[in-house]
Amino acid sequence: MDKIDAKILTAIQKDCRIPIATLADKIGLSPSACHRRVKILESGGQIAGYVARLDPKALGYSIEIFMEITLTSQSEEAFDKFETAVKATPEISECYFMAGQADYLLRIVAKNVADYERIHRSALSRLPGVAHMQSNFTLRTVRPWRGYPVGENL
Amino acid sequence: MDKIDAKILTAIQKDCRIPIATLADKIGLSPSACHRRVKILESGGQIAGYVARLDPKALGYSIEIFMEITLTSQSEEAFDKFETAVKATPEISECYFMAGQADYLLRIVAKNVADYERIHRSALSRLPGVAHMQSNFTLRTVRPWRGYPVGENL
DNA sequence: CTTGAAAAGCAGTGAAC
DNA sequence: GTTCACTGCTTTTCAAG
Repeated sequence: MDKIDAKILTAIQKDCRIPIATLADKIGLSPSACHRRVKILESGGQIAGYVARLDPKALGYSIEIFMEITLTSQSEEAFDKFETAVKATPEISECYFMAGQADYLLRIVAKNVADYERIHRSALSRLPGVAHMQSNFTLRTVRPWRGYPVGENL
Repeated sequence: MDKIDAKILTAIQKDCRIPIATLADKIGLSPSACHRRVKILESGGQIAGYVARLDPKALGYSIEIFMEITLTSQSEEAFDKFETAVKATPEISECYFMAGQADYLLRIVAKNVADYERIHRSALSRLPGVAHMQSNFTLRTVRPWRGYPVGENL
């Protein structure tokens, strides 16, 4: 990963609709050279895909919750069952297996309190093997996700 | 937000490079009608932009940390100073103001332990007004972020 | 006024120099 | 590595319901 690639990745993870020509002279490369590098980054897997970034507010998502979950058993079977259930639940936006007190960190987005209540009742409370759940509500987004800090740490 | 729009948003937040024609007959719409709806969603702000999704593993990001931070003072001035510092720190990928015990939840991605140590020393430990920091390391990603659950809750 | 079809413009892609 | 030509998508316009 050199400096040029970092610049390309930084630019297209902000906006992938930027024409190659514009991107190229922003970086100081010829369009064809820039195009080639992008292709290499795509085939190399650094670029996993191109997606639309939606605005949660405009879609009516006003609630965001980080939920810490501890299981009753720390056996592999318990983890597998829990994770299978998580993967089958589209309302769980993210899920991480954690080191430390809690076993899992879940991220839930909901339209409002009633919607969260629905998700909780129909999905979260049915997750298998849960000993303890702690919901942490976000009040405000100070900095939303805007991609990886590529190039900050070269 | 009707069902058709939900289908469009679900599709393009997975892949925005899908040709309009393909998307259209996937949904059962004429290409021009589909194109028109996408334009409305763009100008309405539901679609905030189009970005490349990068693969953290391929970029060498192996460490992900959720950090809970409590400030020494809960005054507006303390919050403002802290948030200004957060916004000036590119290594902080996300930041939320929280309800509950901790004041803020930060998300940090790092290449390795040494890189995290560098971030901690050069940026995190310099954040103003911090009383308590708790780092929660993720061991494994069970479900990565793949967009909002549009259409699951209509 | 809304919807579908066709044509034109433009950027991406690959080949040749 | 650069230029050029071609292909295919996007976008606009026009016509019909």
